[in-house]
Amino acid sequence: MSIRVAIFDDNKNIRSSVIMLLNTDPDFEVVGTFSDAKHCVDNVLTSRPDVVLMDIEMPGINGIEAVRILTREFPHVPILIQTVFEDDERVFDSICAGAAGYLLKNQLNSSLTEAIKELKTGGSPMSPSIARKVLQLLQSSGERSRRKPSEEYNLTPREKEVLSAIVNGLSYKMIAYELNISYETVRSHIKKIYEKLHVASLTEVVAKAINQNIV
Amino acid sequence: MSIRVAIFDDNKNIRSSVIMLLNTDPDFEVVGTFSDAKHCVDNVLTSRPDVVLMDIEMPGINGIEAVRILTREFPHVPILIQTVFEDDERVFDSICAGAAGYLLKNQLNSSLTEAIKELKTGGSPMSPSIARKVLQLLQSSGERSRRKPSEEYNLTPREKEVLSAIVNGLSYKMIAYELNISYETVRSHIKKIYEKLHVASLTEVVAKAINQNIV
DNA sequence: ATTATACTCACCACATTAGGGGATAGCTGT
DNA sequence: ACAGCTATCCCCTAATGTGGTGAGTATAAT
Repeated sequence: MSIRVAIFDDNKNIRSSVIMLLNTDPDFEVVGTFSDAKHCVDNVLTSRPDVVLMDIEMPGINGIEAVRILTREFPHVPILIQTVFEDDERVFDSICAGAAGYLLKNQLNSSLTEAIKELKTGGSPMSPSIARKVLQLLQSSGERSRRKPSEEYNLTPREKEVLSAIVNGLSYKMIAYELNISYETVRSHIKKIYEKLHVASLTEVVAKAINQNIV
Repeated sequence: MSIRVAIFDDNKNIRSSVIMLLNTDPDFEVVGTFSDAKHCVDNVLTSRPDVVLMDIEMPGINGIEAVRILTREFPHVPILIQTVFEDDERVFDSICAGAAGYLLKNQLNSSLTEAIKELKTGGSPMSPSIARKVLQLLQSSGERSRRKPSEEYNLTPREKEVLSAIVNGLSYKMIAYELNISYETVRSHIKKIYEKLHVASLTEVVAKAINQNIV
């Protein structure tokens, strides 16, 4: 059974050249070509593609927004971005919008058919330079978010509980109630936490705790 | 000029089969094979490879740790992970450690030479399923870290200034001093902020501000 | 001209937190 | 047995934050 492909691209030449390329291969069937994404949901609904090819720069709704919409409506239809842009911003936005692949147009012909097949089998085809960029983005985002408790601050388990409660916005009284200890004990713990984190107010504690995710 | 390749893998059979594979292609030159990463820095220093192939499970230092070390010492030598693991944890760690590519071993032969060439030209070869996983990781990390001011909360510029000051741990008095307004005005702004963020305490404000990075 | 919004300031009453003490009991490791 | 740490509790004073109410000015929008 052939792979049903829908194409969104405002450039007529590109549309027809992609169609031609795919028609030479019996594995593919172009079930829809659209010059903008204004009615992308309806378009996908009626043409029922297995995969979608999406341009970024289009009149009206841009491709990234369309990806966002389509992945929400049709989570099982992988979308391949095909564009000339390779700035971090757009690459990142596309991925976050839910794109399953990202191909640069300058090397479209050479690998498009292969990429679509890969998409269909659960892969994520990317142009080499895009792949590198994606890894770098992941690295930088990873350094931030899961930086180990580099400085552990030597918080005791109990202190961490209290800290966590504070970050969740509980007052001392509520914490005392939650942990089944007295108000004064909560205060003691918090004093210790202040010392250990080298801060002098609740807001600083919260900020530090979140930023260095000690919680 | 051929591509100089160093191999780290504790499995003798894999080492020799990779060597054999690469030797059939004049584009490659295997300049070092090592059964563990204990002396990886020295190994790379003396063998001077253009790219490194790295296994994950190895005695002593594991491959991910080795990647971390090597990318710090030799930022310009791309490292290709080749392993049987494809759990999120290890994939993510490898990428964050600085790996430039990630190939599953079950499809090694078919694409290894191609992958190494891609590495050398700035690409990041990944097995299809890994690529998909990487995109998903980036999506999920992206949703957290740069969620747009999806709900802007309609904070006025002044309120944002105050908010930012709070998050930095300043007290009302200090904020008043910094912004050259009275203590009472600071309080007014903060009351508004409470309303707009639907919270009822400073700590909640800080937590919400940081988590949805309104600051 | 009227409405709306942002920014400013003030007063009161009450609740909570900060910062300084000091104290007891249990557990760990030496 | 002792030192060191954790966890628990208590008191007091001063400072800060919370909640409610009201109000003046300037600026922009309708």
